[in-house]
Amino acid sequence: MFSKATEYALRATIYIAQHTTEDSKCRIDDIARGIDAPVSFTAKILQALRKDEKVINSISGPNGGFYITDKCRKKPVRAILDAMGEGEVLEKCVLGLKKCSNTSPCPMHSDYKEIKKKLLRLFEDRTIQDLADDKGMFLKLGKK
Amino acid sequence: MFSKATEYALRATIYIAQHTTEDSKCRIDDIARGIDAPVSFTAKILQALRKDEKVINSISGPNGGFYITDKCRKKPVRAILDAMGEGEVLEKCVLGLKKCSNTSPCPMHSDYKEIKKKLLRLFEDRTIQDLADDKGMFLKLGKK
DNA sequence: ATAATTCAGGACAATTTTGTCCTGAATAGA
DNA sequence: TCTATTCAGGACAAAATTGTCCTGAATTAT
Repeated sequence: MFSKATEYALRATIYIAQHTTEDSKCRIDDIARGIDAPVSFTAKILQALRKDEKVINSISGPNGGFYITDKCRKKPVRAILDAMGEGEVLEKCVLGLKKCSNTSPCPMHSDYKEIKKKLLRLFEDRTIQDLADDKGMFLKLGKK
Repeated sequence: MFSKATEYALRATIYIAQHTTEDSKCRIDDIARGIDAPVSFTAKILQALRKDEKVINSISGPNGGFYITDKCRKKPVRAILDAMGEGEVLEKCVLGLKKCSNTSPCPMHSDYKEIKKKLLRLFEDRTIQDLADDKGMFLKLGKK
């Protein structure tokens, strides 16, 4: 569904929302270990999340690291996708047709439209904090 | 959602189902033009669809080309995904977690599960022929 | 001021995906 | 049989994605 980079971004954001406050931040290597992702690649992804769309924050130096503000916690999960440049995935045609639309539908359009609508709602209604709160019985972000 | 190769595969299969019978086949370059895909890359994809899982057929020589049998027309659209090695896409975790399951769910699992179920149904219930039959008002497979 | 810690950001490398090209095999018709 | 047509399949190339590494800047404490 999403690129690896975006999967890591989703996991990292959840991790950060679960493990930090504005006072107690966490370092890249903790995050990377916590989500089973390569450290340097994670660094690059966290930079993207920190940029304009600003999903997370960071500060350098001792006791520095990444954290997420209360304001950002309230953002929809979709903000992560947008920051990674994959927001469009939720809207494009299954067959990859540029001009597929209600007035010019591909053979899968009408059925797939309903699914996209649900997907969009999933990513737009739920906030980052919602995901962090949802600590099910097992909530291991790692592979194992 | 899917790779470009798989998008082309879906488009190509629909194209073939709409434009050929076992008597009148069509050539790679017609197919490629009809679905707005590069010719040589399309050739490679059509080979994959022709292989074991056999979604389509072909014969060489003059008046040769690609076609699809009645039997293959009845296969679910999912057969195309499987032939392209992307069947798994419909089942994996949004966060990319290997061990995400009902007993060990990620924070998106329960919501996303319902969407995957609908996606699966979409690709398993509808046949290739269904797609070929669905000639809406506008059914242009090309980009424009 | 200096040293230690931690992120920022760019250059680089590996891998995968996407795409091209060429030779050979199969088929049909003259 | 000979030629023209069309697919088969592998080698190769380009581009995108994924991943690594290094230098520098910011911050903290001494």
